[in-house]
Amino acid sequence: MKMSKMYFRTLREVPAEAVLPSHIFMLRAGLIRKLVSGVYGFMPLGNRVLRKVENIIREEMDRAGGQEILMSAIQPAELWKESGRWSAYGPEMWRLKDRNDREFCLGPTHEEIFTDIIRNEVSSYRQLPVNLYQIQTKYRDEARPRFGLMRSREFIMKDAYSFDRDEEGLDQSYRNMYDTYTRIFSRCGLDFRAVEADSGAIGGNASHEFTALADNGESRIVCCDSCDMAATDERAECADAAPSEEAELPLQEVHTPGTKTIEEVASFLGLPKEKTIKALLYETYDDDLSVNGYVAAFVRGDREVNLIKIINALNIPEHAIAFADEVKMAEATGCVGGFTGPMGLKNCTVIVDSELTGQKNLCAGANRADYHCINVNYGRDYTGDIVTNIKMIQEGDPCPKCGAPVRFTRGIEVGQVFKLGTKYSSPMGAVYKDENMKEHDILMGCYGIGVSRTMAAIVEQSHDDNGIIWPVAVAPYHVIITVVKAKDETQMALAEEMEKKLAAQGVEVLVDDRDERPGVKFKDADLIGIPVRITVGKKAAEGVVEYKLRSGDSVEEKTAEQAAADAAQLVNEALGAYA
RNA sequence: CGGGGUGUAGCGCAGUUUGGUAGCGCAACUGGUUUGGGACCAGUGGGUCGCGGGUUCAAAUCCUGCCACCCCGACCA
Repeated sequence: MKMSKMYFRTLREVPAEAVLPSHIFMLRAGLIRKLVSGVYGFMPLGNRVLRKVENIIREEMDRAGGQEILMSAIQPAELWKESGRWSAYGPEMWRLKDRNDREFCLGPTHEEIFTDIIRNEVSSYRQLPVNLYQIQTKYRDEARPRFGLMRSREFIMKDAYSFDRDEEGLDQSYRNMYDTYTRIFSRCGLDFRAVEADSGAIGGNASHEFTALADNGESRIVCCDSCDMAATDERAECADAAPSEEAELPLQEVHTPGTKTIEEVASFLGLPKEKTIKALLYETYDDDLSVNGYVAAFVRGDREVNLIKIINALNIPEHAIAFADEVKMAEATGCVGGFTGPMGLKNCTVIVDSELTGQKNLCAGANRADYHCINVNYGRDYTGDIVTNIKMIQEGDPCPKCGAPVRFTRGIEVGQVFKLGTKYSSPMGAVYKDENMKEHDILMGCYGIGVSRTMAAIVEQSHDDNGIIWPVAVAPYHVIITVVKAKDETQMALAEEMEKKLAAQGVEVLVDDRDERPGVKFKDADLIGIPVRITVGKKAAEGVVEYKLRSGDSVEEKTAEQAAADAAQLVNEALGAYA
C-alpha cells in the first residue's frame, strides 16, 4: 500500500476531548473518528486493526468448536418480556418503536435471541452440545460514555452462547471458552488476568472477567502475589478480623456534638476507627420504583461496604436499592442521620457485618442527635435481621485463599465468561428431550469479548511518548518502508522491489512514498505504530537500508535482501507463534 | 442524575473582565528555496463566534432559555 494513496490523516496536536493515551493516539493516528459522544467510526488503519482482532477471535472460536452466525442488532420487545428483562434492563437499553408503535430495542446483548433460535431448532439431546457466536455491533446507552472506545455506546462485541444437556457439559463448555479466551488475549499481546467475578445482572452461578492490566482501567481487581487468587473487588472474600478477648463493659451514652462522620467521632472520643461502627442507610424499591423498605447496614468504622454482598444477602435485583432519603427514613425507622446505630431501629432490615459479632466495646450512633453509645456489644445490646459478610476487601487484607496480604490493581475488562444455567432456557422454554423422551431445560453459558475495547486496551498497554506500538499480530501493517526522498527513482525502485518481496512472504507493507520531509514520515511511522520500519535513503544505490523496530531504539544498516528476510522472519514467527 | 468545566476556521487556542463588527499557531492551496526526526520565505482561501430570545445605535463579549461535548461522582455487562 502506498501511503500517498491511503486515506488517512494524522493530527499533530492532542484533541481537546481525549484524556487517555489510547484515546489520544487512536485519534491522532487517524484510526477512529467520533460522531457523537460514545459513538465512533473506524478509518482505514483502525478498521484493519479491528479486523485483525476479530480474526484472531474467529480463528480461536472456530478452533474451539464454535460456529459463527450473525443475528440482527434490532430486537423485538416480546423476547425480552419473556425473559423478564424488558423491565429489568433499565435505561441503558436503547429502545425504539416502529411505525405501528411496536416496541424494539437495539441489542445490548443477545441471550434472548440465541435462546429463541435454539428453542425453535433444538429438540433432541443428539443436537447438543452446540456453541454459537457472532461478532456484531452492540448498543448500550451508557450513563457516561468515556475514554473513546473504552466505554462507548455503540461497540463491537463477540458474543458466544453454549448449550449443553447437563452440568458436566456446561462445565466443559465453560472451561473450553476460558482456555480459548486465554489464547485470544495472549495472541493480542495483552498482559491480562482472568479474575473471579460476581455474575451480576446476567445471572448464573460462575463467572470470570478477563482484565487487561492498565492503570487507567475502570475495573479494580484484587490479586495475591503468593497464590493465584485474582478477583474483582466486589467478588473477593474478605475475612473477619479476629474476635476480641476484651471483657464487656457497661453500655454508656455519651454527648458527641456535631460528630457525624466516623473520622469526627473517633477523634472526638480518642478512639481508633476500628472501635467504631459505621452505618449505611438504603431504601429498596419494588417493580414500579416506589420505595418498599429500608435497610440499615453496619460495618466496622474502618471498613467499606460491598453493596453487591448486600444485594445478594437481600436477594433483590441490583437496581432495586439505593442510598436512602435520610429524612424520610428517619421518620419511618427512628434512625438519625450521622448518629445512626444498630439499637432500637424499627421498620427496617438491619444487616450486620459478621465481623462485628466478635468485636467488643464499640462506639455506635445512639439514634439521638449529637449522641453516641460506647461499649456497644453484639448480642447484649443489639442483633441483626441478617448477619453476614458485607465488607469490601481492602488493600493489604489477608488473601482469602492463602492469607498473604492482597494487592489492588486496575484494569480494563476486555472479556467475560458466565455460566448461565437455565436462567434463560427455563422462562423461554428452551428444552431438549433425553433418551427417554423426558424434557429438560438446556444449560447455557455466555461468553463476551469487547472487540473495540480490546483494541483500546492494546494501545493503552503498548505505547510510548511518540505513539502506538502495535504487536505484530494486530498491527494494521507489519512493515513500513520509509522512502527518504520519494522523488529519487533509485530509492523508490528499491522500496517497491522490497515491497514485492515482502508481500510474497505474506508480509503487509506500507510504503511511505509521500512527498514529505523525512522527519514528518518518521513521526507518522512512530505515531501509527508499525512494528518494523525500513528506511530507504542515501545508500539505496548500494542496496543498503536501515532497519528499526518500533519497540526499540537501535537502528541497523543492512542490505535490502537481509532487511527483507529479517522482517519476513520476524513477522512470520510472531504470527506463527499460536498457529 | 448531582458537581465542575468548555463551546470562536479541519486541529490547538487567544479575544469575553472593560460591548465598537474576529485573530494567532498548525493544517490546506499557489509559487519559490529546501530535504535524515513534525522546514523556511512570500502569497491565498476558509468563521451563521454552539442555537434561540432579550438589552443596546452597536453583542463573540452583557442578560436569559436551550443544546452539545469533556472531567469527577452516581450508575453500569
